[in-house]
Amino acid sequence: MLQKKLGQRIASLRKARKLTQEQMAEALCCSVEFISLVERGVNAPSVAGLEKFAKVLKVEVKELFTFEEKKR
Amino acid sequence: MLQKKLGQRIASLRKARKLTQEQMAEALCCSVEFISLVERGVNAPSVAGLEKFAKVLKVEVKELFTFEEKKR
DNA sequence: TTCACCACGCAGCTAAACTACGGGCGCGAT
DNA sequence: ATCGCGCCCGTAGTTTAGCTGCGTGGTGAA
Repeated sequence: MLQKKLGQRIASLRKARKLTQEQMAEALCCSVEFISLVERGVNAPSVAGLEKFAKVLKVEVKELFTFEEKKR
Repeated sequence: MLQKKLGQRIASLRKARKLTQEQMAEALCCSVEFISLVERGVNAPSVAGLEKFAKVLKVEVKELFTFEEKKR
């Protein structure tokens, strides 16, 4: 399921930028709980939400869907 | 606005594959009207929807967000 | 002209996008 | 051991946009 992988990718990028979920939420003007839901793949953001996530994480939206294929 | 660019990208890919909106709708099990809305940037698909669009268009999801930067 | 394709306005439903709360757990520092 | 921080989770709720369907009209090709 894509939203799970997306969530993992977002969490990974967030940590790489040394941000807490709270800081993310603040930057995105959304709730901490939602960040958690997204990262766990419970919910997915809207496309407009994706754009905001990408901006805060300083990547292009397509990077959010660029997953590492370690072991195929 | 992202969903507008996304819509244009989707339309472009669809035409490249010689599909009508109706055929897309059929393949996606959704309404023709929704395809039109998406391509015009009026609506954006959900993330789950993105996955389906990508599959029918035979691209990865990230390709839906890969836009040609002609003139910067 | 007809026909195929598509845009658009209008109206509507409902699921999910998003919020908030309380509580619990893991981890690291002290 | 405690404490603070970060995060997960269950529960409950609101709002909105994702998606549907209809009718109508425009455009381009044959």
